[in-house]
Formats: sequence, structure tokens, C-alpha cells
Amino acid sequence: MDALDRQIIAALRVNGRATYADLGRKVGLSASAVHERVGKLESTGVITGYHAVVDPRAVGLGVTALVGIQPTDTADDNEVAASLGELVEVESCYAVAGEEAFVVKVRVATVDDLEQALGRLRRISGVARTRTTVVLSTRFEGRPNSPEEDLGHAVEPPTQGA
Amino acid sequence: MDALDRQIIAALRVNGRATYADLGRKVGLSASAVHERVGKLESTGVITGYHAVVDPRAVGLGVTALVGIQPTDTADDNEVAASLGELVEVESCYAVAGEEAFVVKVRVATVDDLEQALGRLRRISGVARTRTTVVLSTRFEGRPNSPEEDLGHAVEPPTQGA
DNA sequence: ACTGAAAATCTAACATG
DNA sequence: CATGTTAGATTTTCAGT
Repeated sequence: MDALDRQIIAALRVNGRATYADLGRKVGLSASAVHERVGKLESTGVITGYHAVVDPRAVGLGVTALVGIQPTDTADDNEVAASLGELVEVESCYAVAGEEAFVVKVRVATVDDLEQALGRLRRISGVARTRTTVVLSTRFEGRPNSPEEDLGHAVEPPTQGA
Repeated sequence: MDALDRQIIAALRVNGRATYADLGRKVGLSASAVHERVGKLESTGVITGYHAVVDPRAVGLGVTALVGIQPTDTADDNEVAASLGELVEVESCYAVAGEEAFVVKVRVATVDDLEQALGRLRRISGVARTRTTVVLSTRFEGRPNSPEEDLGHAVEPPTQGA
């Protein structure tokens, strides 16, 4: 992992569909060299995937909430996490320090769906209580913490409500 | 936005580098047709970008925290959000209902860096107090809430600590 | 909107320095 | 590790339906 790798990674975080030729031009390497480096970054687990980012409202998921999960005294964290993973509404799941065992991000279409999703969360074995924070708007999300810029065909920026 | 679009979107969420030919095979269209549809999805803002996902530890960001931001009585939310956006450590920023104005996700290398980042957060004009929840492990993150599967060259799954 | 075809470009593998 | 080459795949455009 040298400076070139970091440049390549930064570029792929901004535009995950950048071609190897593009990346090569940007960092001053041949496409072949970039191809090889990216292959290694993938196989060593530095790059874990490539994903299209979709406006949640456009796919009917306009309601977002952050939910803290308080476990019962006898709860098994791994079992609870596995159960959380079975709910499609749960997009992300973090084990955290503090009174709560997990904080999860939930995305649903309506507040009715949120109510139902919270019901399902509370019904999970090992879950004692939930604490829900409704997201009013997403100011920005998943931002590359490296300096960002435009890369040809990128479709940024992400600044949407909820 | 018909069923075909939704299929294409789901596939691109799983593998953002899927080729148009792949997608066409998967949904039963020619590569040209898929190309045209994806172009429309991008220009209408349904697809907002494509991003490589990187193991945070591999890029020296092994410490994650969720931070609630309590505003002062006179704070301007938009100004505070803009200031939060200027800190590279702040990866995501949600305006929320409740006592706190925002919840942000912060990624840094060490707990020392976390302390410094929290200092910077508190020094933002309009920020009265912060409440920090340290992430112990990321069980899963940014999961497509649509049914997922393998698509050729995808590099999943994401199951990393912190 | 989709198909099919053609030109430009890119990927992926390999031989080489 | 990087480069250059090359065959095959892919992107992109466009005429036709």
C-alpha cells in the first residue's frame, strides 16, 4: 500500500466505475499496472466491493431512523446481530459501547412501516428495548474522507432529504 | 421506473461494476437498452453515484463513533451542517428529531484522533454539546435492502471490525 | 423503447525488462 | 512491479423498427 494505491482507492471511492485506463491517466501508470494493483487491493480485502448508490426516496424508502438496541441480561450479541441482519429494513448494524448493544440504521417507506419494523425489532429474542431517532434529512452520507473531486462520469453529489 | 429498472438497480447495488452486457443478460435486454436505462436513471437522480467500498482499517481508519450534536438555542442548522461537512472525519451527517440536531458518523485512526475530532466538533459555532457512542464493531453496513446475490466479479461480503 | 451492428475503447492475460 | 502487446469483451453511437 503506497501512495499510488491510496490515489487509486480515493479515485475509486469517488467513481467506482472508473476504468483502469482512467485511473492510469490519473495516477500516472499504465492501465495494466492499475489493473494489477486493483486486483491485489481486492484480493487482500482492502477494496471490499463496488456499489451503486441510489436515492432512497426514488426506490420508495423515504423514511430513515437510527435505532438503539438494548439487550436483555442474557442476550447473545452474535445471535441478536444475526437476527437484525434478517430484517431487510436494517441497512447497517453497529455493535456499540454503552447501555445499548447495537445501533442500527433502518430504512422504510412510511412511518407506518417504521412502526411495524420497530415491532419486529422488539420481538427479536435478546432485545429488551429500542430507542428510535427519526432522521429528518440526510445532509451527506458515506462521504470519502479523502479529498474528493469529479472523475468524468461520476454522478455525485449526494444531498437528499431523509 | 418499471420492474426492469428495479432489477437493474438492485444488480448495480450489489455490483456497481457490472457490465451492461451482464445486466442485459440478467434482466433479458440488450446491452444497448440497459445502457440507455442506466443513463436515464443517472440523469434523473435515481442512481446518485458508484463507489468502491474500502475496509476502513486498511486505510488507517479503525475507530468509528456515532456522535449526537446538541445545538445551542440560537444555532442555525444549515450553518452547523455546513461546518460539520468541513471536517473530513465526519463521513455522514443526519439531521434528526429529538434533543439533538444531528447525528454524525465519525471515522478516525485512533482514540486520540477521536478526542481531537470531538474537540473540533464542540468548537463549531452552534454546537452546545456532543454525545459520543463508540462503535465496537460493524456487523454490516450499507446493505442493499433488496434481495442480494453474487454477480460475477463482486468482492463481497463486508463483515469487518470497527 | 428496443434491437442489432459498427467503431472506439477497455479488460485481462501474457511475455518482457 | 511496471510495461507493451494482443485477442476478446465492452461501451457507445446510430440507423432501423
